[in-house]
Amino acid sequence: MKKSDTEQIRAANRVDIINTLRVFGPLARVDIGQRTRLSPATVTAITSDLVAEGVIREVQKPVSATGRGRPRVLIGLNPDHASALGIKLSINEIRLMLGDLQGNIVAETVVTADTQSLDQASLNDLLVDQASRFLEDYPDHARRLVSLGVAIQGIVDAHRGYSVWSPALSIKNVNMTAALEAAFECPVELANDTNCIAHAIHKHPEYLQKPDFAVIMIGYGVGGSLILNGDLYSGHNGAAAEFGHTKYTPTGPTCACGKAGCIEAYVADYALYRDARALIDLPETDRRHPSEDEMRHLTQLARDGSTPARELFDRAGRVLGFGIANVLALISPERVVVTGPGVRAYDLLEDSIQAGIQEALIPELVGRTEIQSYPWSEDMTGKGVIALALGHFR
Amino acid sequence: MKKSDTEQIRAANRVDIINTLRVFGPLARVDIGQRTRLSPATVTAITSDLVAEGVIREVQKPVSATGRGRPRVLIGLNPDHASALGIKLSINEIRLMLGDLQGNIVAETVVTADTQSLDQASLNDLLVDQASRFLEDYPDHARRLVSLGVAIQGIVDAHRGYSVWSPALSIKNVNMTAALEAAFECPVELANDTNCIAHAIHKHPEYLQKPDFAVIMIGYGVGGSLILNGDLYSGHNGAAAEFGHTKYTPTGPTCACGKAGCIEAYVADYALYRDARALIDLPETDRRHPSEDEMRHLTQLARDGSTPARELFDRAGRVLGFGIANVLALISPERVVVTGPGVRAYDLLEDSIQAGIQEALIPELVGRTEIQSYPWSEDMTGKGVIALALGHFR
DNA sequence: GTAATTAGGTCGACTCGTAAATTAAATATG
DNA sequence: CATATTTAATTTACGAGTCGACCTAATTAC
Repeated sequence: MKKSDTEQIRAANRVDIINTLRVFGPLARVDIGQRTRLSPATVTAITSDLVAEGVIREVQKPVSATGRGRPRVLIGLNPDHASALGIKLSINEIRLMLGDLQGNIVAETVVTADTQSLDQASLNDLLVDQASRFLEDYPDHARRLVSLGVAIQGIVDAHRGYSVWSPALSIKNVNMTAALEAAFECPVELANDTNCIAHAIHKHPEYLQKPDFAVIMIGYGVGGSLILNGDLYSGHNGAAAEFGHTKYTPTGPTCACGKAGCIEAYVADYALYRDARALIDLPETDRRHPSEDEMRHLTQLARDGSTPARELFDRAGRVLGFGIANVLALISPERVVVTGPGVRAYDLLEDSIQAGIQEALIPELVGRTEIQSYPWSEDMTGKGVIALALGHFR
Repeated sequence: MKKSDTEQIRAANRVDIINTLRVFGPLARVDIGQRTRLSPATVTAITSDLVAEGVIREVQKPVSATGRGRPRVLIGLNPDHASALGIKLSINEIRLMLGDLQGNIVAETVVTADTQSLDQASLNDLLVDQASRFLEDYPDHARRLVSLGVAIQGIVDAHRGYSVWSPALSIKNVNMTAALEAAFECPVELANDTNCIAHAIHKHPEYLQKPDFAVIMIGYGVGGSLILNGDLYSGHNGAAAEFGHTKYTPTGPTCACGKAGCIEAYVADYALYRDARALIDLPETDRRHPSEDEMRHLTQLARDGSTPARELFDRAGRVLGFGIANVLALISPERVVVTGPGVRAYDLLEDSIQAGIQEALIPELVGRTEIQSYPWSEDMTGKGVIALALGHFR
C-alpha cells in the first residue's frame, strides 16, 4: 500500500506532461491540457516550472495560422537538458548509445569484446571502462547524464539488476548495475532486450493507448514481452515473458535452453537454419547463429518455391500460432505484435500462424486479438533501453 | 490518462482504510495509520467521516489491557451498513447469496432451473425474478443493497458483462448484467467463477501482500486466474486466464472445448474419470460430470495402490506441471496456488507437478515460484463474488 | 479601427495530508 | 491517593495541489 498525498499528485502530473510531450511532440499548452485532462491553470503552473528548470522550452515554429485568435505557442522538450546512456550487451559485442531527453539516439558506437570469457570483476571493469571512454567524447552529454540503461539477451531479474542467464555471458547470476551505478552515480536500469523493444513500441503514439499487448521477437532466439495495464510487466522475479521457452510439445527438437519442444526450437533463426540444412543443400554457417544474409537466402528459397523450405516456415508459423494461442488463453491481450529480424519472413509465416491459432485456441476466443507484424529495425533495442532509462527522469 | 486531483486522494485513502478494515478486522486508529502509512491526523479525519456515515463504528471490546497509556479503541466495518447480492449460475442451479459489508455470507439459497433451455429474455426474467424473490425475505438487506455480483463458469467478458460461452447455458454471447442493473438500479459485476475464487484468496491477509500470483482451479474443468500487480487481471477482452485450455500437446485427448490436448483434458475430473473407466472397473456415471463421491473413490483407489489409477494421477500432475511451466515462463509470478475440488488428490499430484515443471521449464527459472495448494471449500466462489461486488462500495 | 476569437496567465476558494501541539485515558509509582 | 508516565486520538497551523473564474495578449474578421 502506498499512501497518496498532494506532492505525489504534482509529481504524477509533471511526468504526465513530460511523457505527453515526449510522445506527441511539441504541443501548445491547450493541447497538453486536453491530452492530460489537466486544467489550463495547472498546465501553466507546471509548464512554467519546467521552463524555468530548462526541461522544456518554447519552440517558435511558424504554426500554420489556422483560424483567428491568439496563436498557440508550441512547447517541446529541450533535448539538451538531459542525456541517458544505453548499453546493449550481445555476444562479443557492446553497443553504446547516447540518447537525448527526447529519446533520440545522438551518438552510437560498437565495441567488440570477448564477452564469454568475462567474470564478474572484469565485466564490471569492461562496462565502466567502455562507458567512460565513450562519454569522454561527449563531455556535454556526460555532464547532464541522468541515467543508464543496460539491455541484455536472456533472462533478467530486472528488479535486482541481475542477469540470471544470458547467451552473451558464460557466468550466471551476474550483477549488471552496481558497478555502473557506483561509477556514474545515477540510476541504472537493466532489461531484457525484448522488453526494451516492447517499451519502444509502447511509446509510439499508435500503441500508447493500447494498454494490453504482447510483443514477440523472432531472431537469434524467440523472446516475449508483455505490456499490461499500460506498463511493462516483468513479473515478481523481473523475469516474465520468456515466450520462446513455452512449449509446443513435450517431445521435440532441442532448444538452446536445453529443454525439448520449446517454441524457439522451431522458430528461431538457428532452428530454421539447422533444420533446413538437413533437407536442403545450404552452406555451413561458421558462426553460432546464421547470419542475416544466410537467413535471407533461406527465406528467398521458400518464396521461390522450395518445398522443404516452404514446409519449414509453415511449421514454424504453426508452432508460433500454438504458442500465441497459449498467450491468448492466458492473457487475452488486445494485440500481439510480432517483430525482430525474423519478420523478414512474416509473409511466409502469417497464414500458418493463423492456422495454428485456429487449431489450438478455444474457439470462443478466436478473433478477439489482432495479430500483426511490426517492421524491424536494428536500433529499436537502443531506443527502448534509452526510453527505459529516461523513465528515471522526473 | 486520468487527471489527479486532491479529492481523488481522499477517495483513494478512504477505500484504502475500508479495505484494510475488511481484511484485518477491527483495528485501532493507530494500527490503521501504520498499515496504510497515513498520518494519525488523516486517519482521524477519514474515520470520523466514515463513522458519521455509519460505514464503520467503534467496537468496544475489552481489549487486553496490554501496557499503560490511553487504551486503543477498535473500529470495525459496520456489517449492517450495506449489502451485496451474489448470484452463482451453474448447470441447472442458481445459488443466491446475501453478503454484508464485511463480506460475510449472511443468507443463502439454491434454486434449480433448467438453465440450458434459457434464451436471453427468459434468462433475464429468471435472474431478476429469483433475485427479487430472494430479497423479499430480507427487506433490510434489500433496502441497503449496493451492488450485485454474478459468477458463472466459462468464458466471460467481464468489461462488457457478457457470458461469451458457458457450460451452464446453451446460448452464447449473453448479456448477464443489463437486466439486473435495470431492475435493482445498482452496479452489477460479472466474473468467471475462477476469478471469484482468486479474488477471495487475494483478500486473505496472507495473500494480500503478494501482488503477483496465479490461481489454478481443478474441478469439473480447469480454470485459471491471475492477480497481477495486486489486481485481478482480466485482459483486454475481460477473458484472460483460460489456463485449462492452454495446450499440453497438439495431439491428445479431446477437451470439452472441442480442441485436442488441452491441460483440462488430462486433469479435470471428467477427464480423469473417463480415462480411468477405460482401465479400471468403475461404475458408469450417469451425469455429465462424475460426482464428488465417484472422484473420491477413484482417488482412494490410487492411494490404495491401484497402479493404473496411480499412473493416471501421475500423468495429470505432469501435464499440470507442464502447463504451470508455461505460466511461469510467461508471467513469472511469486506463487501458483492450486485449489478447487481437485485438490482432494493434491497429495497424489504434487510430486509429478514438480517433475513436470522440472522437465519443461527453462532451468534458470526453476525454483523461483512457490507452488502450493489451497484448501477448497464450496463457498469460496460466493465469498469471492460478493467481495468483487463490494468493490463498488466507496 | 473595432469586435470576435482563441491562448495563456493570475488569483481566490477549496481540499488534502502532515507535523506539532494538545487533549484523553489509562497504568505505574511512591 | 496524587502524580508522573505512557500511549491514543484530536486539533491546529501550514504548505502544496487543482480548479473555476476572470483577466490579459495576440491574432483574424469585418
